[in-house]
Amino acid sequence: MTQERRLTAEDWAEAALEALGEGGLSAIAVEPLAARLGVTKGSFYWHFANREALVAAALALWEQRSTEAKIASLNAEPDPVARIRLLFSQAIELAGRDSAEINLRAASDNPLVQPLLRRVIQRRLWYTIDLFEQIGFSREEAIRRGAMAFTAYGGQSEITARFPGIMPIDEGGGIGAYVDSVLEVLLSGRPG
Amino acid sequence: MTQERRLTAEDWAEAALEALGEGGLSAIAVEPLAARLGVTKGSFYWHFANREALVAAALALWEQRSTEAKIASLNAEPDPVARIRLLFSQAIELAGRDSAEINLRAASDNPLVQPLLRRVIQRRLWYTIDLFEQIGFSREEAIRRGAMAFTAYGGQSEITARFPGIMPIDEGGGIGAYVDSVLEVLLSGRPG
DNA sequence: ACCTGAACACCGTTCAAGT
DNA sequence: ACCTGAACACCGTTCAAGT
Repeated sequence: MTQERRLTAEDWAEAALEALGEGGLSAIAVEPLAARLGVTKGSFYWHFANREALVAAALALWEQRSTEAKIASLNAEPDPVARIRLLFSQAIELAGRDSAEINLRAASDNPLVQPLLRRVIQRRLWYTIDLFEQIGFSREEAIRRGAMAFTAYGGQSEITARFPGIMPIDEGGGIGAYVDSVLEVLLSGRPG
Repeated sequence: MTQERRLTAEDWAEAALEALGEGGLSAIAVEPLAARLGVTKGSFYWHFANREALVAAALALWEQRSTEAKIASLNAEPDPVARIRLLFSQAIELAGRDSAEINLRAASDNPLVQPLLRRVIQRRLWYTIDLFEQIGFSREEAIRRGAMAFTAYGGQSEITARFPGIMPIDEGGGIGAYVDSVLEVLLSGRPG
């Protein structure tokens, strides 16, 4: 009834990614996952060399999907200023939804998670810097403002996601108003 | 020779705090610590109910000492603007030295670490906001700028500490110049 | 008052044997 | 080609017994 078919490596990776979102990195555990998949833990080692390889597979799934999702949602907006605003808003809101990312950040000391986050951060940081350059700031100034914007909204979204209720920005007009006020500061002295 | 005397709960807590700084939260492990202290792991349970209680003791030690250290180093500076600058610089530099804090942030999904970090973040955030109010901004604006400053330097220090080499701010004048440029943006439109 | 030593549970890993 | 089942290592936890 439950399932007759044999499992594949992808089945395990998908289950691991789910577990990551639900219970964090430590929830990617061979024995519990085997129970959930209805097999014995011994069978896991047919598909993967060890737990580390399973974690790596789950991380690869997440990286691919989260990157695609973020690019797709931003490509629709051509105006750089509006894009920055969208980036801010989405980073803050999405951070609360993508529990896999929340859990990944919380487990950033893991030797597999570390390089993954490094790649993701690097990509996002330079994307932000590029936007500030497109707006008209010099490369030097774009690096400063972009770095500031990136750290500010990254920190904002991380704190909001991991420590809900700690940021006082909801008192006024909510996230939208906060994003606008931050942007106002970040764009002060804009050339052109 | 090595040691004749019996151990106390504080000995275990100190050893745990050390292990936290060296190997992260998971390095607070009963068996390895027992070996390091020259006793069997069974003896640990005379002093603590379980591993969780040991972790809690180590965290309490860290919270007390790190809070004291930060207050002491800032109390010397009376000028609010200079204090903000000092806060920035120290946050970025100290983050690279206090490996216990780095490891705590990396393990922020732990149910004991979470409330600790919440307290610490809350304290630091409102301290920053207060400084912006002292400078002359309205409470509302101080909350926005303070939140922005806090997330910006918090994110900066976290990324610098955990992903060295990723932030491009070293190309120009180094951290000092970056802090100054961020402050310039954050203080734009300052009243009075 | 503090420690030993043996026992058990849980999870990662191996591997011979099954279908 | 994929899975079982038993074994072992490692670490957390318990507890009776030692000093």
